[in-house]
Amino acid sequence: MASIPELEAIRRSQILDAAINTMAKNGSANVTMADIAEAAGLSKGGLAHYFKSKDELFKEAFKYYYSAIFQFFKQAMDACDGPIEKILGFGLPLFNREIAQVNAAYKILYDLISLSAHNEEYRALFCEWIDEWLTLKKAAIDEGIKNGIFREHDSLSLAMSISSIFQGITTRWYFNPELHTKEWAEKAFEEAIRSLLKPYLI
Amino acid sequence: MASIPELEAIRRSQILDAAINTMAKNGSANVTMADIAEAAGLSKGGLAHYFKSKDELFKEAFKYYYSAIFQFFKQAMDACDGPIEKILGFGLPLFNREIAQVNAAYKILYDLISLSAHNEEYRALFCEWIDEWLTLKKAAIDEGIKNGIFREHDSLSLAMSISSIFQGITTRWYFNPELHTKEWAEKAFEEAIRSLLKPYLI
Amino acid sequence: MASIPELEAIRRSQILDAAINTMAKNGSANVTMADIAEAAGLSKGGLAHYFKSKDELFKEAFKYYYSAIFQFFKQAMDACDGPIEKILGFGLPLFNREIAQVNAAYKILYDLISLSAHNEEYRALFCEWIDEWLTLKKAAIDEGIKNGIFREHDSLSLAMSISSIFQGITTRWYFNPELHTKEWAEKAFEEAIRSLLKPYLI
Amino acid sequence: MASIPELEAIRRSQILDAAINTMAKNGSANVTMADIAEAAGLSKGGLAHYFKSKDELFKEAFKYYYSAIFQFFKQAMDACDGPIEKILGFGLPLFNREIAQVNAAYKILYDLISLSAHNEEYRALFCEWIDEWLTLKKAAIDEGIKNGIFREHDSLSLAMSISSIFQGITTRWYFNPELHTKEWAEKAFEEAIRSLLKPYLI
DNA sequence: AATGAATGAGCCTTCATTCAT
DNA sequence: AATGAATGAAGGCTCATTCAT
Repeated sequence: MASIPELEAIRRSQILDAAINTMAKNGSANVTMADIAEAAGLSKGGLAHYFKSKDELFKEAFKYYYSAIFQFFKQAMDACDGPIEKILGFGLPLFNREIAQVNAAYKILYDLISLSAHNEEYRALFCEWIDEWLTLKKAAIDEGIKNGIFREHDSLSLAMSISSIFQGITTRWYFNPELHTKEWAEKAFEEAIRSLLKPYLI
Repeated sequence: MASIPELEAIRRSQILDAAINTMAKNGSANVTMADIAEAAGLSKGGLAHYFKSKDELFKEAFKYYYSAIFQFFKQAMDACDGPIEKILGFGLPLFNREIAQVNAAYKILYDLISLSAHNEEYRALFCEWIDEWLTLKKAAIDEGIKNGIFREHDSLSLAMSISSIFQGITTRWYFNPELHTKEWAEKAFEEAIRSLLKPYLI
Repeated sequence: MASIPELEAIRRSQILDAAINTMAKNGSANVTMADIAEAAGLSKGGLAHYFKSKDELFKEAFKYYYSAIFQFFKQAMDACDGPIEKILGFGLPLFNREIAQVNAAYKILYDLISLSAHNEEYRALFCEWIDEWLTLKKAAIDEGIKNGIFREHDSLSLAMSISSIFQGITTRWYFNPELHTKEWAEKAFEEAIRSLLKPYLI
Repeated sequence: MASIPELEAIRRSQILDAAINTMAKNGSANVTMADIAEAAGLSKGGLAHYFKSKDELFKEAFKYYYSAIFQFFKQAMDACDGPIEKILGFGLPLFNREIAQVNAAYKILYDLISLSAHNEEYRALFCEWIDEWLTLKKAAIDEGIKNGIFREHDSLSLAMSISSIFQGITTRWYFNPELHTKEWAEKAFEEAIRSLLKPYLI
């Protein structure tokens, strides 16, 4: 049987899930505490027991969601062997997700970016997030350099370019799914990555 | 002396400037009509005289701002000779702008993206915007291919990768100016672009 | 050529017409000065030249409209010979008007009544109006009494009953034209009047 | 102790009472949500808790008030024996009410009529209301016809004439209480009704 | 732990009125 | 005479937050 603190943690997770779903559906700017409470099967007062303010709830929700996303990509990457495979393997799984899930992820991501511009805490959260992504990719690149597969290079800049391309292409896919299909996005991503990496091959 | 319609146009521009400034300062989600009215030196009622609703004003403001930005980049590009120069020349001038201006541009851009997720009109505006950027870059790439400087390639995908890298790097610069300085951003951009283009050289 | 004061009077009439039309269309509660100005082919400022305030304009419009209506009924009555004919002839012409015109008249009438409840000036206007109607009918009844066609009676009360029936029936016609057709209204009116008058016949 | 749903119903009634009182005092066109909230001893937000919009509140208030009025007249009618007595008994109790209450009733009635002209829902409400009145009176008349007290007649038309006279006379009383006293109104009503009915007596 | 009634601040919008031109 | 820009007050509605139960 779950202990009291565990029950509390479970309830908080349920609320965070509800918050994320509501944000993905309506956009964080259009989400009210009442919406989230309803989605979580709680009253507004009940919600207040777990999260003192909307701001706290939103921050937690972003962190919570980021964690899940990060795990998803990290596992995909870890399952690959070799630097190039890792870098491609980082992104490709995304294209096999339901478009609805990708939509949700991007809505939330861009909401967070938008909020970051005027809120130091959101900004710190976003920067931390970016750093973790870059660190992951940088490690793969450094491994490739160490193994002599890539030549010497500023691996952080390269990681950033790769991340940017990934984000750029998937953003277009997300915004224009009828124009930029999954197949197109997948191919564009792989070609760009290979182009970027090719000169580093001996 | 300015004619009546001209005066009206001037006043609208002043209001749009005020709107953009206020959005850049507070984030579009935190901008009220009263804020904009005050920034424009008008009463709320006076503002309503020019823009019937907040939605109309915001849409016009985004268009207005985009036009100015687009001209800035287009002129920088047009001033360059040769495909590679054009593509680099498109982005480099940004790094010589005041960081405050770059900040403003990115705040507004990401606000628009965030709004686009739940508003068809904003989405259309954003997609149109993206298309114009891509078209501009694609033309330079096609010119390079035609002149035999680049080999055959899907020029639209390449344009997108380049745009993405540009956006990704400048976003990092914008979010972490103390970490990612102007010099770093400039170098990272140029290297990534050259890497992407190099394999296409004979 | 019309003199200056005449021109002013013509302009005022045009505005009053515009006001009445707008009130009939939207209901006086939903009529703005801008609406009236537009209907009169004037700007808001132009309108202000002729009527200093909305209240003044409305009062004038009600009076103006009432005058026209009153003339319409009075002429119909005057064209009849004999007391019963006059009383029937007062109401019957209404049923031959366009339903749209009757609608307009009732909308304005009930707006005025509604306004009267909280505005002494409107109330006075309405009472004066009622008195004039009653006086007209009372005269016909008194004539009938004098001629020995009707027996002695409180002719004012009788006039009021007749007016009320007229208003009641036409109101139902106006509210439910599909249920209470013109033919029905006409017949109900005539029968009620004859019933009321019959006992007074020797 | 009242249960939760009961408490909610009580509160809603209190608010509807407050709304009716405020409408009777100021006229529905001049009633704000803040007025009603204050009259109900609530804040504006508290009021919104019970009625989502002004329109909903107004519609409920009209229905609520009508119900009470209808019960008042129906009970007076039911307490009488015989067709003529019922028809007279329907109206006469009104003249024993406080003039303030009659005023309130008429203000609200005419506000509703005025609103009906441009709002389908109010119109439906008003028509339904009228139908109920007519049905009540028609039943008494039909009873009289069946019992041979009145001769055959279109009982609905007759009910309408009677209703109209009642409304007409009380309206004059309401508008001009100093001119048309209670005694006058009472007498005028009774005489008109008897005149209308007399020809139907054998 | 949970409810939901209640608050109060804030926002968008409408509109009669004024006034410089 | 006429315009329409500008004002400022007022109203309806939303919503995060508080609190008694």
